[in-house]
Amino acid sequence: MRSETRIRVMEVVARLGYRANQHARNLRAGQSRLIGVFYSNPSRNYLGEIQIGALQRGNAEGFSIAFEHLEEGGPPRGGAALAGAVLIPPLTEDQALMASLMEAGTPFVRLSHTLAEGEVGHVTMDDEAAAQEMMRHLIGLGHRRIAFIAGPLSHPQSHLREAGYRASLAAAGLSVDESLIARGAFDYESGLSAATGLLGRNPCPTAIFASNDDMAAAVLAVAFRSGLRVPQQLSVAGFDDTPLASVVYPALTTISQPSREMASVAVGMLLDKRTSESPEKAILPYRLVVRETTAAPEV
Amino acid sequence: MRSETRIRVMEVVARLGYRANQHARNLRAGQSRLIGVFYSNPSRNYLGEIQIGALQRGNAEGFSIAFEHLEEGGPPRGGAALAGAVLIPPLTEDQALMASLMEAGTPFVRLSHTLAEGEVGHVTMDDEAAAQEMMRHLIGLGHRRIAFIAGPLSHPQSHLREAGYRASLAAAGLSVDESLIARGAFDYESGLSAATGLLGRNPCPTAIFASNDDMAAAVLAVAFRSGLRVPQQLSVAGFDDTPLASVVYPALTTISQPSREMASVAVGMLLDKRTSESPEKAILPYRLVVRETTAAPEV
DNA sequence: CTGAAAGCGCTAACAT
DNA sequence: ATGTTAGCGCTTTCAG
Repeated sequence: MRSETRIRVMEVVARLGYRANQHARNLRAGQSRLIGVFYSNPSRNYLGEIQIGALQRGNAEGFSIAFEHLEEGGPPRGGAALAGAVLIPPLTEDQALMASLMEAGTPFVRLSHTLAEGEVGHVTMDDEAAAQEMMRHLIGLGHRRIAFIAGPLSHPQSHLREAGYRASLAAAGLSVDESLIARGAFDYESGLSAATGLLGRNPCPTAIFASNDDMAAAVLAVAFRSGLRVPQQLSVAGFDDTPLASVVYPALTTISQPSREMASVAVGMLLDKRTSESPEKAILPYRLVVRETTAAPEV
Repeated sequence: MRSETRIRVMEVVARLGYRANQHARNLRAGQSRLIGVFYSNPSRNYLGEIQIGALQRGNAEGFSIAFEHLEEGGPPRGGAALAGAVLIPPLTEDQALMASLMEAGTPFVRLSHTLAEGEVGHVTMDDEAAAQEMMRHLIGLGHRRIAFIAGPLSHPQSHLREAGYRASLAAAGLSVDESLIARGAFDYESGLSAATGLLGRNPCPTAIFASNDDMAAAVLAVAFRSGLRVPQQLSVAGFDDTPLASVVYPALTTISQPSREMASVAVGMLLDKRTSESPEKAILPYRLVVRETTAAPEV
């Protein structure tokens, strides 16, 4: 087409306000530019990070991101036709969901350390090693009675982090005191009751390692209320390094989980699907972030 | 169709794994089941609430929600065809965006107190009255030197909340001390420097009213670091009642902004568009939530 | 280089 | 009660 003609066309396009119909394009092309992110009940702060990461990568390549809250076991929404999907824990283990996605021919990526059938790939970090690194930090500081607040059984991460806790104790020649392990639900409220129980023990633990930041923030509140100074009388550690960790006072020592990058890599895998064939696996690095809530125990 | 036939058909559908093509449906129907929520740079915690509200209402009616991060002044993504859009502050004032939406024939609802041309409706709360209620609370407690951390000029809310602060002072017969007004950006970092400046004044204010929770959390941290006990030596008030407010220690006295409901009502307006004709306006109620950070000043 | 036509998969209207 | 057809707006292919 002559450039002169092209210009004339563009003029008319502008004058008439013509806009290509996306629906027709999608139908014709047999694909949309929409990626779904499915989640059920992760910590709010964690989800926020995931969203940012997914949005950044998706938008950069001209894709929109739809976030869908799914009840576990429930069917995915048929509402929109998706170019791909990202599964956030604990939905990463939802077999029915994955079966349904495969049947619809929707490629998906999971934020999980296991490999599932049919996935384009999965992205993860080494939760167990990270938990061990935190424990080394605590033990290195001189702590011996270290309590642990585990996450819900439904989240694969819960098991890995707890395994890291136990392994570290064993490696340091310390015995595991089951009464020092409480189970929470990755939210603030459950952290409150777990911490209350743990701090009521005698002798009291000198450190509490909560397996996510929300629960660690709750430990902080309970400690303050019982007049315990942090970190002098009680060390507190979290996990995830969500924005909450640095906003709380004292700022939390935690494990920086690259949630944002994980989401961004996951979306990237979906976009690059054309290239690759066999499922990919990405293991992203974590980082121990020492802030103000951990110190050597008194006495 | 006979029910017997219907059953036979369903069987075949199941056996062949037939699934209706959404693209074709959308094209045929001339509309999608996707609603866009546009935002630029609100507080993370506030955005989280908005997302929950939008998701709840949308998903309940079988609509998906796409969140789009837009640079201010930038064009909306052409990626997906939307059934409607919700504009989050400060994008509510973006004329170019609205023009572009109107041209594309996409109905939109704004989270703003002003009425804009072409919108289906807007939903809001009375920020100024809410700020006044918080001030009455503080003044009633006996505070006279009350500092204020305002928000960024780009957010309409900033002006309203500040106006409420000033009006309350005047109503109580107190003069406005401009050196007691700092400006932040609705985030934690800016709250840190604003608080540092304010607490360095002599005489020191007995209360600081931050115009959102993130900045109020920063005030808490600065107060702790300078050895000021909250609320005995310094009262702190926030605004929004995001999840952060109750997770921080001490828990924040704040204004409960019904962000979640605002988003849900906004999505509802879009869905009910068929019914209504002239732009609607919804004003949702706020609520003063007194928690642990405010008390009568010492002396 | 420009113009015409077929077809993506669905649904609503019409004919049997 | 069932079967057929036209057309949504785009893109790709083929013909002129």
